[in-house]
Parts: sequence; C-alpha cells; structure tokens
Amino acid sequence: MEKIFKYKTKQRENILNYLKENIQKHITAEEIIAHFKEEKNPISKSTVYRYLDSLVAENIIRKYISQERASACFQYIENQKTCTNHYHMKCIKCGELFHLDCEEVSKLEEHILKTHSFKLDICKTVLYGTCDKCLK
Amino acid sequence: MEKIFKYKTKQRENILNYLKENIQKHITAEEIIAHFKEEKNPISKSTVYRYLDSLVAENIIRKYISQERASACFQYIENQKTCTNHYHMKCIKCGELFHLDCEEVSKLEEHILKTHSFKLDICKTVLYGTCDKCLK
DNA sequence: CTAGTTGCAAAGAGTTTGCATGGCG
DNA sequence: CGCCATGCAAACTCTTTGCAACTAG
Repeated sequence: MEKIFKYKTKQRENILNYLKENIQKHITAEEIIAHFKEEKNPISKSTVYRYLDSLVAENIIRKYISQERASACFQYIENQKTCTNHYHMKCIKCGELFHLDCEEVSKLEEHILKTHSFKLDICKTVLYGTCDKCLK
Repeated sequence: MEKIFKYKTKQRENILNYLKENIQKHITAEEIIAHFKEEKNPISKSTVYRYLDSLVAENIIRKYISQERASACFQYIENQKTCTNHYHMKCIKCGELFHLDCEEVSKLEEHILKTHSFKLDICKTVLYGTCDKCLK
C-alpha cells in the first residue's frame, strides 16, 4: 500500500499518540479535539478528521459507528494478529467497551462461513448488549 | 406500556404500511420521505422522524445505525418471538441484509452470558462481513 | 523551493425542535 | 371543541470541502 501522508507534523504525532494511549477505548473525533484544546495545543477539526481518514485508509486505526450517538469512533490497531479473534462488545447502558478474546467466537465465524457462506468481518462488528454491572 | 400516539392519521398509516411491506430491509428515514414524495403523497421530514421515534419507543420497529452511512435504519418487528434468535448480517460490499435464524448463534449468546457476564442484545447488533456473491 | 499540511469558515448530510396551522375523535 | 399531529423553517450535530497561509523535507 502506498503511503498516504508524507510529512511528520506535531499535530499528527499528538493525535496518533493519543490514540495509542487509549487503545482500550473507542475515541471520537470530538474527544480528540477537546483533549488537545484542554492541553493548550489545539488542533483544528479538519486536521483531525483528515488525519483520522488517512489512518483508517492505511489500516493503522479502525473506524466504528457508535449505535448510541450515530457518530464515528476510532481505535488504534495494536497488531493485525490479535484483531483476528478479538470481538468488541459495547454496553448500551454505560457505554463501556469490552474486549472478547475467545475460542467460541472463532467457532461462530467458521460456522457462519461454512453454513451460511458469509465471511464475518470482526473489525467492523460490534456486539451490543448489557454488561455485568448494568444488569444488576 | 402507555400508548404514545393517539390519533390515527393517513401519514402514520402510510409510514407503518411501508415499513411492514419492507420488513426484510433496513429502511432509512430518507427512503421513506423519498418514497412518499414519488407517490405524490409527500410526508414532511419532521413527521417521519417523530413517528419513527415513537414506533421505536413502542417497540414496534427497530432502529439500527448503519456502519456505511452513519445514519439510522429502521425495520418493522414482525413478532417478538423470531427476534429472539435472529441475527442480521450486512454485507459491507453490496449492502444487502441477511437474516440468520440459527441455533449456533443462540449458543454464542448463552456462552457469552455465562462465561463473560454480558447479555447480548440481538436487536441492537448487526454482524458485518462479506456475502457469498461479493466474495467471488 | 515545492508539495504536502494546516486552520478557518462555509457547506453538507442527517436529525431535532419551536411554533402556527390543521385534523382526529 | 380540545388536544394531538403536521408542516415549515430554523437550529443543531457531526463531518467534509475550498482556499489561502504555512511548513517539512
């Protein structure tokens, strides 16, 4: 894949670092903008959105659309390996994100491919439901 | 649950019928608006959005946020029963929606509840991937 | 120096809201 | 007739785009 962004800038470094620091979360563009405004290093909306787009195109981060707010969330992809059998579950009550590394899920994937001829894309899929805490 | 809408109007009847006729699809608000504009029975945006909201609140239709367009999709709920072990899979290439009525999926649900203490909400979850046709 | 990057403001989608008018019961 | 529903336009949120100024290499 060709390289999409060529120059190294302070803004890009900051955005990517912030995504790496929050690898366990789904970060929105708004959150990134707000974070750097607080830090007295404001980055413009357009820069944030444009850079996020190219990171997605380069497969460095993942993009989800949140069910609750109908807005985009981004997450740094640590390495392509873990992604393979790693689902995300999001609580519709508290919004927390859970990581599901589990054999059972890979079985489902295989089953759906064999029986229903559909190749699941784990990176694009978020399972919604209610978490432990919120069930009580 | 209390009744949210009280009067029967032509607009509401039309919207609900359209949703029922397209039970196998995920319909957007825009599609509803466009459909009735063509039919020479235009319904205003606000009416469509407001009525869809109340149908969702009454659990008569389901609301999804589409990953591709980050906009809301709606679908009539035929009956609460089929919903229980019925997942939706959407192809990221062609956008077609597939209905998955399958034992294997119920197993996953059970497993995730028991082992990971997370109660999946099938109605809120759409599995993304690539369909048979688009794989070729 | 030159092409890529930034920031601003304006434009766009999709959705919500306030308010006067209209219509169901 | 009273209350609810409708339609319109304006407001709102999230995101994209055009353009001039800036900056990394």
